[in-house]
Amino acid sequence: MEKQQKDMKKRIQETALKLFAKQGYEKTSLREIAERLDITKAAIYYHFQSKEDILRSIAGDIFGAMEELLAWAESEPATEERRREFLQRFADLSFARLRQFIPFAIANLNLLQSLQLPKDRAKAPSPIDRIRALFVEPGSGVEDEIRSNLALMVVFLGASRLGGLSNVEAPPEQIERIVVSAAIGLLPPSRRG
Amino acid sequence: MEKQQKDMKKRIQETALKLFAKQGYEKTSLREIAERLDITKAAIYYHFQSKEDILRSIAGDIFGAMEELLAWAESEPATEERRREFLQRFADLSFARLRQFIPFAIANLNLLQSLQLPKDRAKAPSPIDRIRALFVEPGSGVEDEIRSNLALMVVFLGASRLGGLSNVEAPPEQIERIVVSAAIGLLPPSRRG
Amino acid sequence: MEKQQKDMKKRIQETALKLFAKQGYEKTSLREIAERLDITKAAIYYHFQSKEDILRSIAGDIFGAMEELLAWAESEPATEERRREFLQRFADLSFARLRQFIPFAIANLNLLQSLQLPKDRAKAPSPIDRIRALFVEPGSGVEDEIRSNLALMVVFLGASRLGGLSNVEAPPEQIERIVVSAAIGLLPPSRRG
Amino acid sequence: MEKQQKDMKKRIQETALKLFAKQGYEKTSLREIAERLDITKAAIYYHFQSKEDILRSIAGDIFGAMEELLAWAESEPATEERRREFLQRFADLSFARLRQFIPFAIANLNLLQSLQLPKDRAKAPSPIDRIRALFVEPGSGVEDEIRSNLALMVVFLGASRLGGLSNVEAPPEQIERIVVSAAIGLLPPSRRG
DNA sequence: AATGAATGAGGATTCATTCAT
DNA sequence: TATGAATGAATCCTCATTCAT
Repeated sequence: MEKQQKDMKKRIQETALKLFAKQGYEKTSLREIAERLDITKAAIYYHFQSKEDILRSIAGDIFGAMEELLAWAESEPATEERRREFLQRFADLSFARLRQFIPFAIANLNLLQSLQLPKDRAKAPSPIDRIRALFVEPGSGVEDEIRSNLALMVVFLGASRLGGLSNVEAPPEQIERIVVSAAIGLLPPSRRG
Repeated sequence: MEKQQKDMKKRIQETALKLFAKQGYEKTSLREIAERLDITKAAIYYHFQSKEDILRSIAGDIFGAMEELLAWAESEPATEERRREFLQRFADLSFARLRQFIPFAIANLNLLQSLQLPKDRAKAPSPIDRIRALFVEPGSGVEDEIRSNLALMVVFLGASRLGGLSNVEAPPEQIERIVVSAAIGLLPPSRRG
Repeated sequence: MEKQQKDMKKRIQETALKLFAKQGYEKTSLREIAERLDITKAAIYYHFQSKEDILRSIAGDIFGAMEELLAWAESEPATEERRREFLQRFADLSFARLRQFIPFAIANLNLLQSLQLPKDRAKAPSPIDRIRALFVEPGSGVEDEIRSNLALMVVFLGASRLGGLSNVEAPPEQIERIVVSAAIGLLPPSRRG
Repeated sequence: MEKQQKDMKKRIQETALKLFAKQGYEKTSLREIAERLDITKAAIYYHFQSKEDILRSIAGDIFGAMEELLAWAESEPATEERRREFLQRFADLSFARLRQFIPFAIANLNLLQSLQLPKDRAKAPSPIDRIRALFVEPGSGVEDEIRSNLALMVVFLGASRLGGLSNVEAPPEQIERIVVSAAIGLLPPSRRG
């Protein structure tokens, strides 16, 4: 048998994410996922406790990667350099591993936020709050805050190919370069130099 | 009867949009809409032919406003000035009338694209293509295209308060000003002067 | 049309009770109920919110009758006479209206107890406690309590034809007479006369 | 392996009976039983052929004890004394070994009756019929029959703590004594003396 | 301008059971 | 003496939709 195919569990996650991203979480039925994998719905339930559990497991992986990135950033001194480096790494992560996940995340922000994460993360500050803390210093104004947010969203959007971006024909590396530089350009002026 | 309350039809649209935006199109059932309005599901079917028809009617209104804006832009000469003015008007429209609609639109891009629009609009170039045409001149490179797209998305996002923006406390006019200037800053460098 | 058949709602209740009694609540599926009535499962959901809701509505009717009986008993002075009269009325009720319900109730005591009753009854003493209060005076011993309980159960069982009783061939009135006299015989000796 | 813990088979039976009695046969899933024992569902299938088979094995034990009791009774001459002694032994059995089983049996009479018993018992007269024969002589009337039945049910109920009996606080021996004397009091009058 | 009653298709989920290892 | 992975059938329930009134 030699495990000729990846763990069923992994395959379910992948198929689910693909479908969730394409047509939305609600519109994707377990039947559909099962059919694609040529297994039964019940087989899915052997590996996951519920539909939401599939989602949770996917999100968990990604939040894990994000966690790493944040841990790194928070261990660095809060220089301008760090902000740029963070944007760059965030872009690397987004372009490399989150392509599929981001459109889904954007289309399902509420859903993701309502997801009960495994215990310990329950009361910690949300990733979004921690990211904000990286960019917004106490005392910096509304403008700084908004621009930082937009910078991050631009990276996110760039990676997801949303908006008109799905039609742009160019190698991902080039797109990433352009997007990152646009994002850096959005950072609060006073911070750029 | 004296029309003592707004047209039921309008009220259905409004309630539907509110719910679609908050919890998604799929997750919103006609029962829920009907209950909020204290009418029966069947009553909804008196006013609309289907659930999708409600959505179409909402999107139609908005696409109408967009159509106007595009018509204006396309009648102007293609100067740098036009681009900025367009961004500004686009922002005005977004902040004033699309607040509710945008998060919904972002979360349901596929759905909206699959929407059969009333006849004549079927084959015309999509709004997105027309907007692109406003910003991207033949011969301008990938960078121009991406930056223009990002600029528009930034306005969109700013209006929708997505990402961390929902926490920013500031009057909408201020937010709009900041967002527009950020968006203009994103426009291809060669175009700014 | 002339309403040639009883309210669908009533018919569902009746069919459900019949099946619940015969084969148990869990083992009775809505499909089965629907098939017997030649309607769809969804039609049941038009009339009831859930399977449990059907049960609740049935139990509600019966608890209502019981409530009346208890209200009467509690308004009478606590004489020996009242106890006998209560047993008799309880038997009348049981034999006349609860035949179907009792076997079901016995087989599903836990279920019925777990049933959330409509608000106001939530914290009031349970019917069982109130019945006990009718029979057991403070200070009366364990024996009195047990015998009273048994007396009531005997009426209950008699009405339900449980045990070997289903094979007895005799008119219900005769059975009731015998059962009631047996029940009265069970009452604590000191109380009998 | 040294049998360091009771036979798994026994443990499954015990756990199953406990759950069957508490929540009903249908509502108890093999998963639940397995989880309690910290084994897999499949392990249960190693010991039993089916869910029903577990039940059969439990009931078999109990029917075995009942069989013994009946065999004894049928070998005695049909005196009044025998009836009382039978009631007493029946009570001993019920209080000592059937506590758990009785509520379950009452809640699942139909189920138990439908149980295919191992071969030879298939066509023999049912225990219930044999008990009846102990109490009801040919020619005795309806009243005798009903009273005998009620007497047996009272013992049964007493042992099961059904009805309001679960609240009575007294040592089991005392309860048994009271119940048995109540049951004897129920026997047909002509038989008592 | 609306309702009451119903339907058919499909949703997520659970279950008893099987079988190769 | 068990387990891991899976299945098929059934469960309760919800939905968009219809139609006679």
